[in-house]
Amino acid sequence: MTAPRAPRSEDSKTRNALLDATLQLMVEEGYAAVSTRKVAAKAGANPALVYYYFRTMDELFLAVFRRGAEANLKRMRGALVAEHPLRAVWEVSSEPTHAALTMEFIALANHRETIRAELATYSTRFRQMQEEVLVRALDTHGIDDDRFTPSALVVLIGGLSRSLAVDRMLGLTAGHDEVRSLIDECLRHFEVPVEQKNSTRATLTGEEAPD
Amino acid sequence: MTAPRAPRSEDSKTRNALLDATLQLMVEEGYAAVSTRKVAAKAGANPALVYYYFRTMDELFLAVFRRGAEANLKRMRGALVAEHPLRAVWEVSSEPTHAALTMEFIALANHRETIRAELATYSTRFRQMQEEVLVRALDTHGIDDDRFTPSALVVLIGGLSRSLAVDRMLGLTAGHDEVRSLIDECLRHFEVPVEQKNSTRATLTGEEAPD
DNA sequence: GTCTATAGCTGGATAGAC
DNA sequence: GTCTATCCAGCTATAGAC
Repeated sequence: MTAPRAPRSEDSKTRNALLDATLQLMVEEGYAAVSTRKVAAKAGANPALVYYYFRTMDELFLAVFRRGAEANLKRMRGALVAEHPLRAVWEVSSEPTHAALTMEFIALANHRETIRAELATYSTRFRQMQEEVLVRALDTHGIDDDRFTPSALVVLIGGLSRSLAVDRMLGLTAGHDEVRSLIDECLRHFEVPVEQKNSTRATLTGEEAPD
Repeated sequence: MTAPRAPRSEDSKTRNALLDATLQLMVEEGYAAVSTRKVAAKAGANPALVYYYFRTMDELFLAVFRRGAEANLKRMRGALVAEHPLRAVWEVSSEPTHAALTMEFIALANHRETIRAELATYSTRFRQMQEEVLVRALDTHGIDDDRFTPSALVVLIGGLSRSLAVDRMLGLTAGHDEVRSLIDECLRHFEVPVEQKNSTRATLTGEEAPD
């Protein structure tokens, strides 16, 4: 019930500059620092143009989010065919700007319903792709652990990459080396060619599953 | 370089009402919804009183944070002597309002240096206490896994509890049951009396460590 | 498409009476 | 300690000239 207006060209130079400026402001100073004037100033454009291209600030945020989301989904599609898919998934999730931006949008989502909804549908798609990668990777390597199911791993990967990013931002690094090498060890399991593995019932942690 | 002023009584009824109102606003609508007038209205107080008790909005946020932080540290101290310390640690970290509030302060910290610093020092203390609990728990149960060190576990626990809370807020639940039972399984290891365990070199996942 | 100008509001913060 | 009154900055959004 909101949009009786002619859509603006999506590949306008100004429009993109405004999106870039918004993105940069969000990462550097947080979403609360985003305002018509600041965005326009950073983009070298006139403040009124924000409302020409995006009807409201909410739509500006949504446009920034969608652009980033599409880029991430594209990267995730790349992970599907990468040499080491699981490592690729981890790296996409761990990208610093991705993590920082996700945090900002999560905070925004807490009190803007439109953004909450968009974030939820995007996350679902993002995770579905990850799950695809995982199902294939686990299958290829003959790993079948009732506890570390694909959907559980998706939650673990996303949660861990995000919290490592938050810690870094706060300047907390205790335990990070251990966690990183833990993850690295885990990922390395999937870089071993299948022929070299002998088990029919291996587990993610590299030990025989208990009965 | 900021505080030449007489401190206000810490157990004033009005002061506490203002803190409660701020807390509630943050949880319900996000930190951006916190303003002098809204806080005062919710607390049933005069807007000017906000500046009487707290010189700036930043100090108001800090006071809310410190009050919550102290409460959490106290709960964590309780975990130190609980029957099942590890489970207690997990439960303190998973408390819904704790997680929601932490998210808000993380977002705030992104662009307010005073809050970033406070959050960092609090987190350090909080994690140190968790690590104490873990060192003792792992020792008592004779668990010695090079990969799952206490400080790594602290990072894992905090990260996971936070991301589960975020997911819930977004309405994402896929994989949560699996993750929760994974954690539950892990915690149950620490509820087994030590005598019933046979290994001298057990691991967190319940299997023999690889060589 | 881009600009100026401005309406209309809400915000943080202070001065000073009571 | 509590209140009124107020200053001024910043914000979203729109109208309308170019």
